[in-house]
Amino acid sequence: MTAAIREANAGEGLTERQGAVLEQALRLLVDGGEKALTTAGIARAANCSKESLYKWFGDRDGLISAMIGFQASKVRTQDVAARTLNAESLHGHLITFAKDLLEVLAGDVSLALNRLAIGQASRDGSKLGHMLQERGRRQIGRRAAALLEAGRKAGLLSFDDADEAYGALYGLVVSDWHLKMLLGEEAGEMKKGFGRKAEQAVSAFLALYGTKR
Amino acid sequence: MTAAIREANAGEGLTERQGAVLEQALRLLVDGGEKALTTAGIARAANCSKESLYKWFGDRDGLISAMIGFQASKVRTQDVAARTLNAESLHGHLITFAKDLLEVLAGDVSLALNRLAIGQASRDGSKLGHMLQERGRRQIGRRAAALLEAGRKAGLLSFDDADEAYGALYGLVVSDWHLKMLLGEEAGEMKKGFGRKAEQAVSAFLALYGTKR
DNA sequence: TGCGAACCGTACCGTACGGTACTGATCGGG
DNA sequence: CCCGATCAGTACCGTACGGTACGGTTCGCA
Repeated sequence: MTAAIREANAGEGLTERQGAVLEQALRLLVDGGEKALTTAGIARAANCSKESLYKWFGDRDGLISAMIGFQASKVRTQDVAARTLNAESLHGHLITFAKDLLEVLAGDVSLALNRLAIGQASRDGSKLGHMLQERGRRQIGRRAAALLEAGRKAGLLSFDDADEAYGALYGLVVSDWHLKMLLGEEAGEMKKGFGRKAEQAVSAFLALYGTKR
Repeated sequence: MTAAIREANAGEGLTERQGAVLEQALRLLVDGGEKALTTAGIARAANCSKESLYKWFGDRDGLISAMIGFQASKVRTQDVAARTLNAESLHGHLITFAKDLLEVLAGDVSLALNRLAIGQASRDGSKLGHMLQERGRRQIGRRAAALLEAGRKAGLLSFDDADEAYGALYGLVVSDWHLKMLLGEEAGEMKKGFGRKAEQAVSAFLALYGTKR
């Protein structure tokens, strides 16, 4: 397999070596926060030279951008092709979506990258923030939009504004858990409640937007 | 007015001078983010010496903690004593609460302090995060809890778990707007939609937990 | 008027980081 | 067998920050 093909696999125009470096950088970020994300530290952890880092990614911001893009390229959300959608399967898909959403938001890397982007929101004109929104959030948002649209087409859901419905679903599922985790609340303790939380949220959502009586 | 009395007013054992310094520090943080929050910068902006900063607040972390406490002491949420609560006034109080919540979360200082605490969540064991939760969030949470409880007492609301109901209300009102603003989305543009957003959220909440048919 | 405490302004120190430059080693191609 | 490119490792530079020390000034108080 040539390097060119591997580059295509990474989806970001990255060498496998560069991908490995970004992997180490993400690990450093997860373990030690932004403070630990120094060029010297990355070079040491990845067994590469600082000069190579700057040649590959330009500067520190470029490296961070590459980290976000790299992580986003690894998370691929498969669209649920719901041909035969009944009330029960819709309920199940919503539950799955809710659990997945909570799992993603509670993930180490997701939390670390969100913390990093939020911390730099004032300095860089929210470039990282927009990138995180576009590459991460929008993916799962599209999956939800497709699911909701399928539910409406099947006559199981009723709403005028899909964004509004999605906002309600998101809010019911996530509430303030994401912020609490970003602020440092131990995520491990909370994960146990994800299942019940997801079911409650989906029940409430269906009570609001479901058509079955 | 003696210094002791002013200290009591600040609610944090702070001199008025120290309060003025914290005010300048908050302004620096809002304008320039964490990067701008340097001891030299604060001393320059507040016309005081670095030595005084360290004498008063110990070190940089102590100063940041004092900033959070100082800001929290300025935000006092008045409890709505709802003696005569009917469906209409409850609806109005909920709308007011929702708007207030969105306004608070979209405030410059709130966003800046949340960004700061989130950025330091990995380093300091989430000390700032807990402080922000305890001093900020819990205040408005208590106000909401009182309102919901009053609604239930009046037979206008029906729920078993008050926390669950509050979580639903919070999620419906805030959805992912808070995170988007933390990531740098321009808050000014979004504020125009707060009114409609609050009404939608309250309607949904009442559809879920209201008793009137 | 003289004393002491508080404090401003500034100079200073050690450290750590971002970024650059240099050296030597590895490796693929002619 | 040699040439050029790539890269690891390290040394280096400028800067900026946290924290400390010191001289000079103000102000309350005896």
